[in-house]
Amino acid sequence: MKVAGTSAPPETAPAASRPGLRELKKQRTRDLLLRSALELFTERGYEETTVDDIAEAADVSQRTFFRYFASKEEAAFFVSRLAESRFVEAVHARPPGEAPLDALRLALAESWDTIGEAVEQVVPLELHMRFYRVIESTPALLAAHLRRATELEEEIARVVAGREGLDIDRDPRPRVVVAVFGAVMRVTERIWSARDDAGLAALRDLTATYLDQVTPALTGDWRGPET
Amino acid sequence: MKVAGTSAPPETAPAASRPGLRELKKQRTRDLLLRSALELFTERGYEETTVDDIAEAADVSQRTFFRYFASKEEAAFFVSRLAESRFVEAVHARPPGEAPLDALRLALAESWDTIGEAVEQVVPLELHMRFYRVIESTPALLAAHLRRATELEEEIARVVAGREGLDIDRDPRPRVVVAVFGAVMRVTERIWSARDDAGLAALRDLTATYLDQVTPALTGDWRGPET
DNA sequence: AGGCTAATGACAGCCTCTGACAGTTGACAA
DNA sequence: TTGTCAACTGTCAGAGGCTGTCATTAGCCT
Repeated sequence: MKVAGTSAPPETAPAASRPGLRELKKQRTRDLLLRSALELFTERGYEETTVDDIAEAADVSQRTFFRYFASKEEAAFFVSRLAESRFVEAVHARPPGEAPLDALRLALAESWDTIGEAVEQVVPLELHMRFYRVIESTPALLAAHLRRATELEEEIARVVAGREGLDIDRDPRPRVVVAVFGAVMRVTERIWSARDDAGLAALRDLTATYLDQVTPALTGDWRGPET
Repeated sequence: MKVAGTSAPPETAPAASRPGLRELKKQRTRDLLLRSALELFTERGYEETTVDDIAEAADVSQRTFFRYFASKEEAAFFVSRLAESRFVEAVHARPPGEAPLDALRLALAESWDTIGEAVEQVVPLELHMRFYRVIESTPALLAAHLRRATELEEEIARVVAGREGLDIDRDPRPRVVVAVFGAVMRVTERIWSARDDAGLAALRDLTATYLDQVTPALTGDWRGPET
């Protein structure tokens, strides 16, 4: 189970953060709790899984679970949180010349891979994607998901306002564009989760397609189908 | 405590649905629970109010509360539900020629009064508006609010799809427009709830203003401020 | 008036989450 | 190596949301 060096040379690690046995154990317990939780959630359902079940599957007490995660819900969204932060970084990295909606669309397009990597470091990507469908079909989880999405949008709206040199408290447009972007994302997730093919690639393609349709859907004429 | 006539002439009531003493009592208990709940929520906070508190304020047992409302949350949103159904009716009543976004905007504009009336029949409108601010500042309530908004959007999207003669499962545009509309509504609510003037009139004006800015915010140039 | 049924209250119990206390184990210095 | 300190953990007790059960009450109907 040991991973670090033979005896105990803490100065060999880079100046970054130097794991330490205790830290390693903690991280392993956390990841184990996370995996146990997501597996149970996807197999038997979120509501049907008690915290005691998760704790037992990870061989810790219920009390310990709550020391790692403030709530059952927080455990459920821990991985999503990782993914989202990657997207935020990508938005930050966009060149300032682009129109806001374009910047968001392109940031998303180029962060899919980074997101996949981040997820894989904690739980199998496939498990995460399967759990995403559980979110959509579980009212309590969907509610939490939407609230978290709103918070994320607020954060991104500030970034957009900064890019455009606008005061977010005086000009509503940054929030409006981001809200529109988020709305399309949610519609996409919903449709994706109802499909048979619920892989990452399918979600990526759907998202790209729908984002391209925002402007025409709002302004253009509605004559003629366009699956 | 008695309210009805002296002895018992049930045939005096209109043919509509003939209340009956039992029905009346039920409705009064429900309204009392609703008022007690909203008052406690606004005075001391949602999380700080227990179901026992509400039941006690309405002089019923906790068990009875749960027979009227499936959850504390359901009680919190009961009045909002009334308001929303009025809006849906207004959308239905819009002439078929209008562009979807216009239909939504106009339906909203003309349903404010009806909404006010519907609310007043259960609790004071002012109490409802005050509670709306509690929703925005209480994570658990905000989450529930957003989930409910999503369900409402799905319903409206079907209406829009019907108006335009589109298959909602083959054309994403109805959902997209409605999602955009809903997104703007939520941004408006949020900004409104953070203001000092949180009356109904202020919300109505803010909504009208923001909805007019959707299209320019997405397509137009972003040069020049426009509070 | 008397029977029928809906509505209520009074437990008992499950689940999420928290505080308190004590036991265990890694980290670090003597 | 050993002892001390701090972090991590388990156990216990309890609050609050929510549900099932059962006896009692109260409206309704003949």
